[in-house]
Amino acid sequence: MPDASPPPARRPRSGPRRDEAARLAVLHAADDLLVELGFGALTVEAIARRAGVAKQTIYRWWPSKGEILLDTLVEDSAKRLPVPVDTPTADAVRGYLRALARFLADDPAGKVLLALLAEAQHDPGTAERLRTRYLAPRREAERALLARAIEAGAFAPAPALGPDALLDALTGPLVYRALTGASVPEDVADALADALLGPAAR
Amino acid sequence: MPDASPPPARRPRSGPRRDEAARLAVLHAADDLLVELGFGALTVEAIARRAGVAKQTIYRWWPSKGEILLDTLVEDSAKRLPVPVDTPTADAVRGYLRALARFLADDPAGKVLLALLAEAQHDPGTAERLRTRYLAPRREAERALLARAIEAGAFAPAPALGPDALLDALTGPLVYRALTGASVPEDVADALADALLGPAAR
Amino acid sequence: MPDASPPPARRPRSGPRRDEAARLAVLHAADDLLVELGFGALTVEAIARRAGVAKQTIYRWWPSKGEILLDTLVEDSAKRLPVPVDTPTADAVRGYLRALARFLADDPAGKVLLALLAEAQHDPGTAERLRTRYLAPRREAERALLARAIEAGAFAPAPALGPDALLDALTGPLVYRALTGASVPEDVADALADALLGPAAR
Amino acid sequence: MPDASPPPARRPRSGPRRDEAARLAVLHAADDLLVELGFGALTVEAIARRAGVAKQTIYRWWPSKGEILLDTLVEDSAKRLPVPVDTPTADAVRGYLRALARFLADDPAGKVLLALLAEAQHDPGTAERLRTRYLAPRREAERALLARAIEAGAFAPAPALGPDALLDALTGPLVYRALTGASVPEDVADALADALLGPAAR
DNA sequence: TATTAATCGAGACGGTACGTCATGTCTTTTA
DNA sequence: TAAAAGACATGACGTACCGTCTCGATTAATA
Repeated sequence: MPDASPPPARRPRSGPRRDEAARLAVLHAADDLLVELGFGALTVEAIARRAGVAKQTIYRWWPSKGEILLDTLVEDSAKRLPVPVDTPTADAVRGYLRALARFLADDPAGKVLLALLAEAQHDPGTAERLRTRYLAPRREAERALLARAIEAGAFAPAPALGPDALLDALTGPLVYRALTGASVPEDVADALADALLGPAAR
Repeated sequence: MPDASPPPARRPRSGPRRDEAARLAVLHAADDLLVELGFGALTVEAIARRAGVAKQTIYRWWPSKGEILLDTLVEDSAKRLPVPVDTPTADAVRGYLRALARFLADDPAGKVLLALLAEAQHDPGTAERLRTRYLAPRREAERALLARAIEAGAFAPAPALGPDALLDALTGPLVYRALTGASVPEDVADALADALLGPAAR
Repeated sequence: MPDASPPPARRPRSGPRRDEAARLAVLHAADDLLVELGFGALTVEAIARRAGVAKQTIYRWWPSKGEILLDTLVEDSAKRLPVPVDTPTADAVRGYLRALARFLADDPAGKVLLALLAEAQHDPGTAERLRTRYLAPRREAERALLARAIEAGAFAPAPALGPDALLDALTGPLVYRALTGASVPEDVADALADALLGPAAR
Repeated sequence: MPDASPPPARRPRSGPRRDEAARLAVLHAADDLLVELGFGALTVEAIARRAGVAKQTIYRWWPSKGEILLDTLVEDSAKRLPVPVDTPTADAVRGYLRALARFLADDPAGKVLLALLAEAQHDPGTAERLRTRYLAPRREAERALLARAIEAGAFAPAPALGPDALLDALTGPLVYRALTGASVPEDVADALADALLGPAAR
């Protein structure tokens, strides 16, 4: 009667845990390389070199370099481009759109978003993860913001567009301009709000 | 008796001219590979293999694989997504936007456009050439169409948006939806036109 | 009590060491290709293919394909064409010359020597390394053999030729015959010894 | 009834004959490239470029670049290293050996001979043609010279070596020294003659 | 306090694609 | 019809990354 004794399935863990310093070094190295040298220079080897980290350490924790960028994007845009869910006013909505314009035009993390949108065209895995971890949650928050602002009477939105299409109509042009290398001034954000959400009832 | 002066003694070239069959084989091979296997499989070696052409022949005529895609995009969208410059009516504008939605959703050349927009984020050269050879001329035609339609009283456009911003507001959301993997139904095109150009004054 | 001092704390390397199996596979593949298909088929790609090895592995360890051949030559001729330094007799010298004739005529490694002599005419680097790693050490051993044989009275060598010129006179004709596609019978080796070292005073 | 008139069967030639200027340009370009840049730079493309000649012109007249070198070697060494067949004296023989040493050490055509010997190791066709067009005829003349010199009592050659082996013994060491990058002083030629043809009976 | 197991830097490995070069054949135009 | 020009299919060059792997050394929790 072997193995009857209790020492059960799990033996939780021993050994060192994940090295936070290495994690940050990789994230920063990826960010820096993207901004300094462009996406072409963003190879796993280059990140490992720059971060002073072994390649294996990267492959152990990230399934692809897209996922590294996604980590930086999620962390950075939570900090620097929050959706103002708690203040569903017209000003908050307009302010968010302006912040998005600035994010795309100036913030390094904006470049990361563009790079990930690009990479998503080439790799379905990246597309899926970008949607799941970034686009969908953010869209959810944006939708909530807008719904509560409309409910509060801040806007009289155009009737023809549903909530999602409306948000695409507000944010899509900003992203499109950034993707095509055009400038993304804050006025454009304002003008879009005026045209689509009703004349500045602020 | 025109051209009486003697032909000016030029001796331009001898030797064989560019092989049109090879050019087309490359273009089609690139297109097919992109649609069938995705951008990841779109290597110069694979194009050459599929086209039955030597790599050197590709490098002789195209500076990068982006330029190959650009050639197919320019040729295909001249055929399948013409800007109706000669009929500046409300219907023509709405029809063009619907055609753009279909182009992005269904046409293989739509995939090429998305791939090039993506590649442009990674490579400044591709960005520049995409702008020069595709985006700028098309935008020029679109601008002309819209101007003449407004002049003819077909629309009463929103005041806050200039011509370029207006076109970004009309086409940007469609492209953005395609880039994020969302569907691009023709209704969205209609709704955008309604919202931004004034309620269907047709 | 030697080595009382503590081992000097060196930490040479971690990670995987050089793969001996890969090294031998490359050496044998090069050898085989040269013998079976001739020098023209001896490309780095073909060696890699035949050895089941990545090209990069070859470039990691050998600066050129000449160096690969040199490795096989050094190892093979240490085994199959040793200089009999320990028995400085007339018989040993004559036997060595006969062995050289056989080596050039029949041994695959003889073909390697001829190929390297040829390659050395085309590439100064190969010339230098062939001299340093093969010709010079071998010549040194030959010189020692001959000197001790003469000292022991085994020969009364021709006066006009110094040691090096004498060895060139003995071995040069054999190599030259091999290079020009002539046969290299052992008699020629004997006849050279007779003519240059004095009539078989053994 | 056509062609009844005398102009008989053969139609000798029409169109331009072989362009002698192009032939010489190719020969000189090959020679120059070999001396200036080494064998590695001696490609058909480079020869054509340097000679200002189309590649096809080279392929039309020479089966390989070895044949080009062979043409220059045959022409140059007929001029600069003639076998003194008409004066079968000891001095003539010794002079010829000294001239061979100088040819190998200093003459550009000597480099061509070494390059061809090398190329012959890699390519059987070159080997065959080198033998047929250069080595064999020259050896024939050398043999005749030596035979007549011996007949005239100029030498009492070593008995063990037949005529061919004797010539290999005289010339082989000189070529071998040149191939291994050693110097080829004229003394060596003299010493070989002394050792193999009997003590300077001049 | 030893054992044990996971992490880490390093880097070798089999691959694939890169962009360049030379090969030898061919086609077009000029002389 | 020879020659210059040069496009073409082929295939090797040497380099860069890919993602996997193995090596020792290090570092925690477990026993």
